Amino acid sequence: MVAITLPDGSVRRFDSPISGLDLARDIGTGLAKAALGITIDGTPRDLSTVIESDARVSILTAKSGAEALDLLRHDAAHIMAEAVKELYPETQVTIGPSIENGFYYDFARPTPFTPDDLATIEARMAEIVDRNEAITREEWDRDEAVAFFLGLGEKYKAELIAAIPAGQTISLYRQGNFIDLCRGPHLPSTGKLGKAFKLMKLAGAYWRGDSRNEMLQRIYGTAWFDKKELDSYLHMLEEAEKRDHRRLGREMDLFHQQEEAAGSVFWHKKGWVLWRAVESYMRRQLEANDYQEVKTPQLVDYSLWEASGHADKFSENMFTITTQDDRHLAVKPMNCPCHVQIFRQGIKSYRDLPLRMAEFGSCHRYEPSGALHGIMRVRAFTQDDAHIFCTEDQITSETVAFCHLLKEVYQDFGFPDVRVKFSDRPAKRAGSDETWDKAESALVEAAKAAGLETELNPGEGAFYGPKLEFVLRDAIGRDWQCGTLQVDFVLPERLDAAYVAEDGSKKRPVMLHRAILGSFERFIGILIENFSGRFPLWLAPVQVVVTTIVSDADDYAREVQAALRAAGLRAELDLRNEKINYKVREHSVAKVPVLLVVGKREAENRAVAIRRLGGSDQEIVALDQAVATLVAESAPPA
RNA sequence: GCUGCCGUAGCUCAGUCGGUAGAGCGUACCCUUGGUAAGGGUAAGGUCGAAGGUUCGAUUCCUUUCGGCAGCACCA
Repeated sequence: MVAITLPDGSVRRFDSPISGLDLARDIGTGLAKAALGITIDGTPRDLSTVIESDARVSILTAKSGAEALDLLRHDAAHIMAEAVKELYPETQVTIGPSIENGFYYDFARPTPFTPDDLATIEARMAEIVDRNEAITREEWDRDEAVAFFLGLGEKYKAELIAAIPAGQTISLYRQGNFIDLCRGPHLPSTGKLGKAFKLMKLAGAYWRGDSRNEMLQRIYGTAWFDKKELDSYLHMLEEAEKRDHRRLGREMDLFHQQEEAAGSVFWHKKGWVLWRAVESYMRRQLEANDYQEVKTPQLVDYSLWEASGHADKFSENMFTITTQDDRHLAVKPMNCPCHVQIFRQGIKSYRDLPLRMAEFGSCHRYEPSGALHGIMRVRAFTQDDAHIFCTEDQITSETVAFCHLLKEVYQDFGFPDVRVKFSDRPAKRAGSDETWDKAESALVEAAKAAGLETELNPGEGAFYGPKLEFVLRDAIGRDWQCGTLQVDFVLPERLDAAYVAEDGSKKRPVMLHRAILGSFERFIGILIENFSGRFPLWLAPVQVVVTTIVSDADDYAREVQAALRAAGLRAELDLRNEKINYKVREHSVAKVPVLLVVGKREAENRAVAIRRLGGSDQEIVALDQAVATLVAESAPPA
């Protein structure tokens, strides 16, 4: 007797074990036809799996969401591998999982695949779908499987299987002439994949993800249950491309990059206005939260980096310089050692703590060329960095205060959704277990106190202390890690930072390294993509454009612009001899939030026609009132 | 850094199976003064990423190099 509980809570009883397919048939023929797989107590399995004992079972169909898509994409990977083996028999297969939005498969083949090959493979995949080959599971003895794959010349597969403990039976899946090691589950046949898939791109990938290993050829694809979903996914990719900060940076004349300064940014006027808007907002926040802003040197003798430990741990990322008089300097990659130097000036008392030292610190790091990406990953960047020198007892309150500040800042920039990752003690670490206990619990509790959920990142802390990493989610659902808070017991020791305690003894402060935006470059890149360049008024590089319908209104338009500028607004004037349609279109495309159009009527009445980005109508308002409204709307968050 | 692809006018791209290049948009000038997402005309713009090689001749073929893109690795 097997009792099967279905998702709706109903229970079906069978005299003997029953396969997923038979269960589906028992429920209804329509369901049996649509069935792709099952989950038994939440675990996805093949449709053919025989349910031996009482369980909660649900039948997966194309409508089952993520789990069903996962099945489909995993199959797509297998079918791609089958197609590749048919077309290029010399290829060795390795692994091919489903991933977000698609799948990939890593192949080992002496000749590289070309983009043209993708079309060929895609066509062959469609044939395999049409063949509707049954996909069957087989259980093998491990050693036999190793020998089998070695016999086929599939050394990677053999290696994977050999890594599975001896004696364990392993599962292979067979479809047509293709057989692959796989945990499963899979669809019942290749026909179920359908045709809503597309091979997307070719890339290299290291065998087992290790850069010391040989590089395999990875083919990425996407797969969906129907053409509509595929199309909307492809459309979404196009839209994402349109908001690419590199493209918008050029189109909106915010910045540019060029090869003579790879990994650095040339900020144009408009981009720099945006930067300054962000910077002055941050500066106000720092002032309101009792930070003291400092500025420290770019070039620092290498001995300081030896003392701090950077020479040891970070030298590969540091730009170094030998001067004409043979001194060895480094361009600073971080601000912390310099901040300790300021802390060390004069004698600090416990009364000075917590001492919050902030810097918009310009840092340079040698990043591998392949890591560079627009302004998101650069070699020269400015951090909104700060170090809080405090006592161990102050870690909690400082962390709470920081979490609150960070949340407020993200909110103000339009990111209400913040996740926190907590990285606890790594195997290799400095400091006693008691200290770690204290630091870890302080961080977690503080994040909670600030209303933030933490997610554990086990063993990922820095060697000198645990850390919190703050991840924001943007308008199209992408996650960006920006903020960080790290507890550091080590650097104060290494660089001999000390304060005089209440009892007159000399003590080490704890340092909290913290950043909210991370780097200005990256954060501004995120802002650009998040808003698609349609910035809120307080950030918009050009807030208002005043433009004319006829040249008779030119003088009045100048007056309007002057009034806006006098009120502190970033207003431009467009008196070109072009039709209003043309000018409206151009400024709309340029994503100017507010357009003030003036013609004869407005000039006579001292009014303006306000047209807002995205809107299709306009509002006629008296000039004074328009200025007052815009001033109020453009105020940065308090 | 690794693998693959790419580098032609300010931008987007076409082209040359080896005989020094073309479009649209943009820019300049002229005409047009037009009420809310592209008015018309004319013109200027490129030693085809750089260096070397093959060749009578290279933007086109080869090598090297720099940069970009995608992914991996790195970083966080």
